[in-house]
Amino acid sequence: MAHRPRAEMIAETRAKLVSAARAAFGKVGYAEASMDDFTAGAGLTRGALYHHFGDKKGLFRAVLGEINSEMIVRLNEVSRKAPTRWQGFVDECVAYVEMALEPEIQRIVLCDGPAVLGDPTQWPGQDDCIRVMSRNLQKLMDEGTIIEIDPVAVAHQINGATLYASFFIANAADPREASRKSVEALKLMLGGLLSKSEAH
Amino acid sequence: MAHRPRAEMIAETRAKLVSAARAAFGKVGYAEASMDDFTAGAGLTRGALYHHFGDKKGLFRAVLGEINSEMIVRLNEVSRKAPTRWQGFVDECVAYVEMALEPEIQRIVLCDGPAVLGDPTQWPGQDDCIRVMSRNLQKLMDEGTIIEIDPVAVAHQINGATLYASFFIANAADPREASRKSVEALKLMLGGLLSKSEAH
DNA sequence: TCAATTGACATACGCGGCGTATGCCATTAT
DNA sequence: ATAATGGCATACGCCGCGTATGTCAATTGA
Repeated sequence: MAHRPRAEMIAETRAKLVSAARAAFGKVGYAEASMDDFTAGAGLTRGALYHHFGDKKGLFRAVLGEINSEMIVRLNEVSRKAPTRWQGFVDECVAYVEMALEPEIQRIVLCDGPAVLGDPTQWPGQDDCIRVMSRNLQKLMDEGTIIEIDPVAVAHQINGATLYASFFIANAADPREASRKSVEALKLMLGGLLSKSEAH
Repeated sequence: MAHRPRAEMIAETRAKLVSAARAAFGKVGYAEASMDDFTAGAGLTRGALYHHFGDKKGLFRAVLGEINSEMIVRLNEVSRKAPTRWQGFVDECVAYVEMALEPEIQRIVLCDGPAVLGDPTQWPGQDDCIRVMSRNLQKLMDEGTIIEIDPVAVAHQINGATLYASFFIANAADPREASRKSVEALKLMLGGLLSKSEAH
């Protein structure tokens, strides 16, 4: 029988490592995740890990990249469906809050991410969420929907606001109610960006 | 000569540990800070640390408590000086952004804090910043300055927004300019909370 | 077809950091 | 003055990380 081409085997190994690490990081957090443990769980050893990713941080970066890509896809999906650009933007923000509620995303991207890799806005090519948001803000500005303002600065603040909104929701006694209130508050504050002619 | 009363010596030891840990955590981060190293730097050993704080996390909590108290004092100072309640509130938010720019606060409170202790909104008695902000929002609502909305939900989002604003500023090529833009954006979004009669 | 070479991955080793168990000495209590 | 408390140091073992080294399959070239 013909063995699988080598490249496929390698890709599979990398995928197994990323997958196992993602599960471990999401479950017990970066610091508590033992490389020996989760590589063994994937039928491998730390040898493979160091070979492909250099160190624990490198693997973490790879996991982060994977999750980030998935988030981008979902965000684009949301804004694509909206009737207006502004509505799409608001929906994206709300969707971001909802995603940040998922334990894996919250733990890996939002809690451990900054501690392990530092300032999230500096992650190489992985701060796509902020970039996507900035672009949308720029377009909204061009068409006169919102006030002239630095889109990148705004995007960062919205990013932070949604993150902490999700913290709030996740630990509320009544998450559903907390979510309602948070989305309401978020929309209010986003409304502050609208130009006077657009404000309702 | 009469030896200092024992209680004083103990308080001094605790203070030395907190101070040394704070410096180490602020400089190299929680994970990289070696307990052996910074206790030795304070003329002590890990024995004292475990005796007083139980473990590394316990000491971290103490450091966080100290920093938090200082932040509260500074925030109150700011809002006390403002001519109107609304102005005081806005000033507080801006001051929070500025504090979050200080490396020690950014590293310990904002980066490592969530990773080590989890969701910041759940820190026992240490989420005072959010509580202070919530109270102010409630008062603003009572006097009709801002729209009726859940103050705690809003406070969390503002907290997150200011934090990420400071990330943005800290790494900008021109921090001063980035700060200007961020404050401008922040004020805009806060403006979304104003009731129609108050909006300008 | 058969070396020679590359590279994917495992194994083996040492180091440092953490937590605990234990011991010592000064202060306080009786 | 002796007993008892407790603040803090010392000593030990474990575990996790990173590196150096080894092995074997897959590719390459003549």
